Amino acid sequence: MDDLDVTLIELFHAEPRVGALEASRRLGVARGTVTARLERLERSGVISGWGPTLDPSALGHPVTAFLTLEIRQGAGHDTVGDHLATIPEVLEAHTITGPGDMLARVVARSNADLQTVIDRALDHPGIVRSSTVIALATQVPYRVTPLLRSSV
Amino acid sequence: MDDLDVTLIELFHAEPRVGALEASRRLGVARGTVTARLERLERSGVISGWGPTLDPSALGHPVTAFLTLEIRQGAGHDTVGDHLATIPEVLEAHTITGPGDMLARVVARSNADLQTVIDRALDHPGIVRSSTVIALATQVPYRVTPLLRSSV
DNA sequence: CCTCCGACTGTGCAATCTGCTCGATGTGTC
DNA sequence: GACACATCGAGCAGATTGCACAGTCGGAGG
Repeated sequence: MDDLDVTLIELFHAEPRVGALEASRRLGVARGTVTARLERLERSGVISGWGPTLDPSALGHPVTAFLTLEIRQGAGHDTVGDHLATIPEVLEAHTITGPGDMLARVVARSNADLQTVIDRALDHPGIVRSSTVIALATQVPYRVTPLLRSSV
Repeated sequence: MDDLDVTLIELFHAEPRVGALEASRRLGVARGTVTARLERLERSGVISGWGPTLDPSALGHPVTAFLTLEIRQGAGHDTVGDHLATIPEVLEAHTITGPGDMLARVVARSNADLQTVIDRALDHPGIVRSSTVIALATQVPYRVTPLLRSSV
């Protein structure tokens, strides 16, 4: 990860449509270099994919909420995780520090729909308690780019 | 969002490298249709970008934590949000329900580094209290694709 | 029932880009 | 000084893109 890598990623982040040739022109390096750098960045896992970024809001799910789940002693986190994975509205779920807890991000079509989603998420014997917070606004939208510079 | 849109997105999600021509072959539609659909999906915001997906872990920040911040009455969320936005390690931040609270996702190089990041994040007069949970494992990695089918 | 319109198809073409290869140059390491 | 490695600049065949055009089809509206 040197400066060229960062600049390269920033360029593709800003204008994903540019190809290797155009990128090489912008950065003043050879096309082969761009190709090689990208290939290396992908192999090392820094770039994990080029797929389209999807917006749940535009998909009709504008409501975001975070569930904190308390797991019953003895019940594996994995079984709860598997259960959560079957629910499309669960966008991610993590095990977190604390008394056997998990944190899950869910989306829903509306507040009414959120209730349904939560009910479905909590429908597992391993979950003994839960609390929900609803995201009202997004102050900092998800981003990783600023981290690049501090990773050089 | 009909079935073709979903299939199209799923294809590009699975194999981002395929072009419009290859995609049209796979799906058995005309190339122009693929182009038109993608253009429409981007215009409608469902597809918000094609940029490279970055992995904070591979960038040297394998530790993820969630901060819950309690904001002082009268202090705007926005000033706190602006403050958080200046910290590269803050990947996202939301206003949430509850007594004037915010939820932020941060990453760090190590647990020791996390302390530094948290200190920096909390260094704002509008923040009166905070709690931190560390993500130990990821049961459900971030995903949106499953939501597609239920959005048709 | 007929007409219009939008979406899709299939085709063609010029311009462009990609994947691949080659030899040459430059730099840091042992 | 020899060597490994990254980069450069160039070339080439093959594939893809952007664009245009005419024909087909099904639904909406008169």
